[in-house]
Amino acid sequence: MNIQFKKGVLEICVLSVLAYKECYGYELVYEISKQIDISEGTIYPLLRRLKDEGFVTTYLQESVEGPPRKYYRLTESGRKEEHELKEEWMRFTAAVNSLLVGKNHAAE
Amino acid sequence: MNIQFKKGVLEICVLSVLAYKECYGYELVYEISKQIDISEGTIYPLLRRLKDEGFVTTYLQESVEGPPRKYYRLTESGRKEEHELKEEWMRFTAAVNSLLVGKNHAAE
DNA sequence: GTATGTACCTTGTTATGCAAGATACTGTGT
DNA sequence: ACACAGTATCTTGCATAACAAGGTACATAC
Repeated sequence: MNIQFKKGVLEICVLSVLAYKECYGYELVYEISKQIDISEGTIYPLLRRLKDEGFVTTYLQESVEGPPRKYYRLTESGRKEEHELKEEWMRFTAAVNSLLVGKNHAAE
Repeated sequence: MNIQFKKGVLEICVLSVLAYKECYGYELVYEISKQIDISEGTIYPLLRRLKDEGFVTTYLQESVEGPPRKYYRLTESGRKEEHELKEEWMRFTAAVNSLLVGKNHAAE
């Protein structure tokens, strides 16, 4: 899988999954991995960034299966960001696709 | 426009435009800019990379409007790359979109 | 001769993802 | 008691690609 494609996109994926349900980091890796390869070395720094920017809050919860889990919950600002990023993603892919099919050329 | 989204994608855009017609660098900026913001500082290093990797060949042609133009032509390998990258892009966006609409969740 | 448009290129900065590793808790097998 | 696998967190150093800002040079118009 092309690593470059993921740049900036994993952030929307995380926000989008969190918009559906609160998750802990390890769980997010599992959820997103169903569709896109993602590693832990990516998700944890990304989650820290989202917290620093105020898009998520966290809380700890004990687990019977291992160490405590750090859950992530979207803030209002996070929901807004999720919505805006998604719209931007849609606009962007539409623009790219129109280039890829050569729509902008006259005799095509 | 989110710069990160473009990572790796501009390469397909360039290959895709070149698959339709041979262009010089400045012209590629103009063509792609119809859909996506792109600057010259991006296109020239990208074109050099494509040449180094054997995806394009170049030839000079004089212009009456300014300095000589360096045209880029896809090689066979370049056509193959264009096709494969495009397929990968389609698979990737489909995967992302399925995450964004929450298709992978049961009760949704 | 100065400005504008065309056309090429390079350097340094920035952002993000990843591999590889470290840490630590729980349960299972020997 | 000990090792191992699974769960769960985090950090460090590297690679990549886009961009801003600049430089060079040709042609034309004023």
